[in-house]
This record gives sequence, C-alpha cells and structure tokens, in this order.
Amino acid sequence: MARTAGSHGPKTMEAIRKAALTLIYRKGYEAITLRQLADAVGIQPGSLYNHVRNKQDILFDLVHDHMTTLLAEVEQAVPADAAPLAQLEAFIAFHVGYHITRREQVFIANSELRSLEAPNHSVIVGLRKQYEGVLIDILRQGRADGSLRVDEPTIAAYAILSMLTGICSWYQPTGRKSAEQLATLHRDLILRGIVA
Amino acid sequence: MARTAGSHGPKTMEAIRKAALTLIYRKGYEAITLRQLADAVGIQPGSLYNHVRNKQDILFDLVHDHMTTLLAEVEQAVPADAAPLAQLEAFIAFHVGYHITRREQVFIANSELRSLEAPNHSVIVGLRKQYEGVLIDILRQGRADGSLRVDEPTIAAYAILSMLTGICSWYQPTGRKSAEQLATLHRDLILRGIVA
Amino acid sequence: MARTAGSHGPKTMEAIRKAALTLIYRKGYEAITLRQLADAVGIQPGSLYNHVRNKQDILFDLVHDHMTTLLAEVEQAVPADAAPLAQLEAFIAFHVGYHITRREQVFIANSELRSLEAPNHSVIVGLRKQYEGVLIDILRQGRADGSLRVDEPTIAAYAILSMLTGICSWYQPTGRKSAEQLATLHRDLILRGIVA
Amino acid sequence: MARTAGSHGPKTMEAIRKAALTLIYRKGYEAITLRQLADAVGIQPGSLYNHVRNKQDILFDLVHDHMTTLLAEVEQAVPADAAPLAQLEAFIAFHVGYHITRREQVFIANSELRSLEAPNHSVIVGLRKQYEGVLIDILRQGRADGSLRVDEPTIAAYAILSMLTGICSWYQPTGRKSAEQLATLHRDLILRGIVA
DNA sequence: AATGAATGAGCCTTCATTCAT
DNA sequence: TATGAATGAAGGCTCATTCAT
Repeated sequence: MARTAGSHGPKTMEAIRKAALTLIYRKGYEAITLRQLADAVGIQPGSLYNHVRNKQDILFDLVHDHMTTLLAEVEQAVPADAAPLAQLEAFIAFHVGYHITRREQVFIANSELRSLEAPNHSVIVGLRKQYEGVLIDILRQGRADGSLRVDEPTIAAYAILSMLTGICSWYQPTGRKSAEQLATLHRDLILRGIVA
Repeated sequence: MARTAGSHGPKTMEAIRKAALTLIYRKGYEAITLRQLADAVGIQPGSLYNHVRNKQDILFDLVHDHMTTLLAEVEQAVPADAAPLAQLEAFIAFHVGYHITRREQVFIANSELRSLEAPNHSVIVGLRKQYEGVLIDILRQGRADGSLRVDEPTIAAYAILSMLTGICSWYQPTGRKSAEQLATLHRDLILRGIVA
Repeated sequence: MARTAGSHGPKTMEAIRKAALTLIYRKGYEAITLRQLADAVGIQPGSLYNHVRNKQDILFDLVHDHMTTLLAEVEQAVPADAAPLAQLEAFIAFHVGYHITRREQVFIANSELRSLEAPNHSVIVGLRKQYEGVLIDILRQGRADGSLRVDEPTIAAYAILSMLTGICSWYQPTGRKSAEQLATLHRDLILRGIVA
Repeated sequence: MARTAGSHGPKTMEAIRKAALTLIYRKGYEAITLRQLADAVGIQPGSLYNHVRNKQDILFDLVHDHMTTLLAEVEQAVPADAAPLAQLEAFIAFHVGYHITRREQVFIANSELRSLEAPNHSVIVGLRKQYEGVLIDILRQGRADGSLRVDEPTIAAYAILSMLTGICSWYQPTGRKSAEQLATLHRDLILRGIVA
C-alpha cells in the first residue's frame, strides 16, 4: 500500500495496482493525482510512466481485470445444468461472496464507469451487460418453466443486482454477519419476500 | 464594461442551481469546472461568486436541498397510523415516484457523498440516516406485530433501499413502464419474492 | 475605523480616508483590497466609487495631504530669521513631534512611494525634496557661518532625516518616553554625538 | 514537449533567487507575480514549484539568508575584546559596507517584513533583534566604562541603525562617494555630532 | 449616494505528461 | 528503470472596476 520506497522490478507494477485500487476506492478517480499514487508506491510521478501509459489506463486495467475475473468465476459458480431456482441460489451466493471479498474493485467498477473514456467505456459496459445477462437468463428460464414468478426478467434482474451490490456500501468485514449469513438473508428476501 | 451579456438579477442563482444539477449529474463534481458552469449559466466564472461561496457549497446546497425535501415529503406520504404493511407499501410507492422524477438529485446525493468535505459530509450522512430510519422503523413494527417476516430490519432496509434506488440508474422517462407500474413491480418483488 | 454601517453624506469620504489610513498602514497598499476598505467603512465596494476615482487616488490623496501639511507646518515651526543652530533645533523638535503624532501618514508616505504611479510619484517626490531642502539649507547656512561642522550637507541631512524618521517604526504612544524627551535625546545625539 | 527552452538543472534555483531579489526590490513582494518571476528566469510559472514551495517561501528564503549572513559577518567584523569605542567604529564601518554592497537584500528585509506570514515573521524579527542587540551591547559597555555618553542605549542604537540603514535608500554605486568615505562621514556624525 | 450583480483580467497553484540523464 | 526538472494547460478564486436600479 504505502512506501515500498525504492521498489524495484516487476513488483512495482503490482504495487501501483494495489495503491491505485485503494486510492481510487477512497477518493475517486478524478480526485486522486498521480503524485499521490507515486507517493503511495514510493516512486516519483514520472516513473509511473515506465509501467503505465497514462492515468486512464490505470483505471481501465483495474476495472477490466475485475470484470473478466467476475465473468470467469460466475460461470464456474453457477451449474449450467441445474434447475433455474438452484441456479438463482448459486448466483446469489456467488455474487454476495465475490462482492464482499472484493469490495474495492466492485465499488470502483460501478462508481467510476463515468470516468472511463470513449473506447474503454464501451468495453466495460459490454462486459457488464454480459454479467447481467447471466442473471436475466436464469430468470427467463425460471419464468418459462413456471418455477419463478417474474413478469419482467430484465427489471427484476436489475432489482436483484442493485440489492445485492448495495451490500458493499455498508458491509464491514469486522461486522457480526458472515458472508454466508448475508447470502442466506438476501436469498430469503429475494425468493420469498417480506410478507409473513 | 459591466453586464454586456448573460443572465441577470435574482434569477441567476436559480440558473446556477439548475445548470449545476445537470452538469454534476452528467460528469461528476470533480470533473466539472466552474468555467463550464459559468458558461452554462451565461456569465463569467468570477460572477458565480456573487451567488455562491465556493464550488463545494454548490454541491452541498444541491444535496442538502434534496435531502430535506425528501424527508419532508416522506413524512407526508407514509400515514403514521396505518399498519406496517400499508406503511411499507406507501413507502415503496413514494420512494419510487420521488426517485424517478428527481433522478439527478438522487444520483448526485448518492454518488457525490465522497466529494463532500468534512462538516458537510456529516450533515448529509445524518439526514440520510434519518431517511433510512423511516424504513427501518416500519420493518421493526412489522416484525413486532408479526405482519412482516424480517430477521434483520436494518439489513433488510438497506437491501430494499438499494433495490429501489437502483431504478434511477437505468430508468428512462421515455421507457415503456410508468412510475406506477414500476412501483407495483417492485412492491410485489419485495413483499412476495420471486418464487412461484 | 469600523462599521459605521450605512454611513451617509459627506461623512463617508472622511470615513474612507480614516479607514484607508489604518488599513494601508497595517497591511500595505498592494495587500489591501477595496472590499476590505468598504467593509471597514460599512458600505459596498461599488459605493466607494461615489467618492473616489480609483484605488490609486486613495493612496495619492493620503500621501499628498500629508506632504502639504508637513511642508506648511515646518515653515511655521522653524523661525526664518534665527541662527542656523537654533533653526536646526527647531527643525528637530518639529520633525519628531510631527512624526510621532502622525505615525501612520509618515510611514505610508515613506513605504508606499513605490506604489504611486507615474505622475503621482513625481509629485510626491518633488514635495519630499522640498522638505529635505529645508534641512539641507539650514545645514548649508550653518557651515557657511561656521556654527555647524558639516562637510556634506546633503548627506548629513539624509542621515539626520533617516535617524529621526526611524522613530516612527518603534515608537509606541504608551511607552515611557514623551515626545519632548525623544526630541531632546535625538537633538543631543545629532548635535554633540556619542563620544563622552 | 518538455524543456524546449529556458534554464536548466541545479542552476535554476540560483536563477530564481537572483531574479526574485531584483524583482521584489524594484516592485515589492505583493506587486510582483510568479509569472513575472518565471519570465525573468526563462521558465514556465508552474516550473517554479519544482524548486520552491510557494511565493511566500521565496521571500522568506531571501530575507532569512540575508539575516543569517549579516549576523555571521558582524561577529567577525567587530573584535570582541576591543574597547567599546573601537567596537562601535568597527560596527559602523561594517554596517555601512555591508548595506551598500547588498542594498537589495537590506531593503527587502526592512520593507517586506510586513509581507511575512505568521511563523516566518517571528523568525526574522528574532534575528533582527539579535543584530540590534550587538549594537545595544556595545553602547551599554561604553556607558558602563564611561567612554560613551548615551543615556538610552536602546534608543540610541535604533537611531544609529536608522541613520546608517537609510544610506541604502539614496546610495548609487556610481556616485562620487566611496563606501569608506561614507563610513567615515557617518562615523564622525555619530561620534562627534554636528556642532562645530 | 448606495446597492447588487456583472465583467475581464489575472493570480497562485496543481496537474498529467515528457524526456535527458 | 528511476529521477528531476521541465512543459502547457487548466482550475478555483480574487480583484478593481462598472453601471442599472
């Protein structure tokens, strides 16, 4: 995170990524400066350009890495041949777990979309749509086979994703709820609603 | 020399507010410049300071206005003496309606919290907590009288608020769903869940 | 000095002069703003222009008033027909007394010369030379009649004036020396020197 | 893009100091702009900040350097074991010489004291008092051993310092008096006074 | 004669970026 | 690869001044 003063070699790039993640998460892409980032890494601002093309690329790399990982992992987490309801439960468990352990990446990917420039923006939006598509498909299949009651799969998917992703904004790893408990809590809410 | 062009008199403040709302909504507080804002208003950058103390105040005013209005209106929208379930339905309908008609304010209040400086930040966070408290109280009462099934009222409130607020991020007034339809859709989701 | 809020009529000009004197004395001409001055007077910045042509004129008026008063009074204080030594003593007593009672004007006239623009600067420098001339003439006459030992009247005059004017920079009206005592002290120094 | 013109490397700081000295001497600290300074150095305004923290620091450095040099040199110039009268003569000769050769520094140190901000101001005032103390001590010793006739050593010291420092404000290196001649002239004035 | 709101110029400072060393 | 010093563009803000009301 801070002051690996005089950090050398291939470790520098990793240090830059880590520092950028923390800094952007805490202050926002527009608000941070490359001086602050260089300070956190323990190098001079100019030296950043030995590892990175420009400020925008730092953000894009972070978000892009996150999105591709997310997509790769969701595929493994949701059994392709299971029933829609089982898939939905798997999706919820995966999403909550992933978002809780990688709060910073998730937060940045959502809040800094606006700071991505033209070509980068489309790329990320595309990946995002792909991920949303996973949930939408599950809901559609559930509606088709009658196991899920969902009139508008797209809207319902957005609603579910918003609800689950919102966890990142208040969750503290030191809190009294584990990831599993949170997953269960939200699964019940989504599946059965709140009316007694 | 003076006043050869642009807006005039007491209307200027209103024009600044309006332009700031649009600009910050589209590009973010950190990303906009007072030159852009002045341009949008039709005055010189320095003239802004006849109406505003500094850039930060513009943001704070916007968010603070929004939060106090939100609080005043929610009180009127949710009948104090109704049953918890009825109150919850009223809250959902109000929240969806308000957030859809004032998408910009809502978005800014959520996404630019980070850009509020020390004393301002606390003020807004306080008002936010007050609003969340309205929903939490409803859920608590529902749990107490057995009409709502909710183990963790606070977490459930956050979940519901995240879900509902998320509407702003994709809703288009030109879309095919009316505010009422959206309210109904989300009410059903929250009350009865998704399982058939 | 401060806040004669809503001051009216011909008194305003006087209030401006007084406030300007204090402000410029304390912070310097370049460092003060017309907003500060207007604040001190209790009016709006724009209203200053009902009484004054611009910032420069405020300074010039102050310094010019001071210089003409100084010249008028020195003529009365130094008896034209007295012996050079008596004239010198009268000059010293006058200069010390005047400079002590009008410390601010004197200080400004010396330290803000640089801030006077082209035509104003020459005018004041001219008046200053006139005042210096009074002392130089006394010294010349003293040298001519042998009563004063002064090889370089001009340099000696500058030396004496510097010494005496320096009093303003440390003198406090609340201090333990009266104006008369200071005049005596400096007269002795100038006339007889410091060697026992 | 980078470094297409202007000065370079470690010499830049020296160039900034030199240019600042001249500019502040001629126009005053408040009146100069960093653009003018950068122009004089031959770099862009922003580049100044590679060498200097801010405008105020430029002034402080200049004045502080001057004061510490002054103190270091006066100690060498005045023989610690000499008689008070000899010390006084040495002090006068040193002061005149130093002030004539470094007119700009001296002038700035005196006239821009007011522009020094809180902590800097105290530091310089402290150094100044130290220098005044050197002369005050000499006068006190002279009074103690009866070699000097001085009722108020502090006031006399101020008077002498004012007289001598005043030389800077009219002295021209091209004038007809050498530094030594000026020192002698003022020494006689101070020691023996002006009465024949 | 006072005000409020405007202008336009400019100020100090910061920033992403470049590049010779 | 890292550094230090430079660039040029801008950014928030202040200021003297103007003028319709």
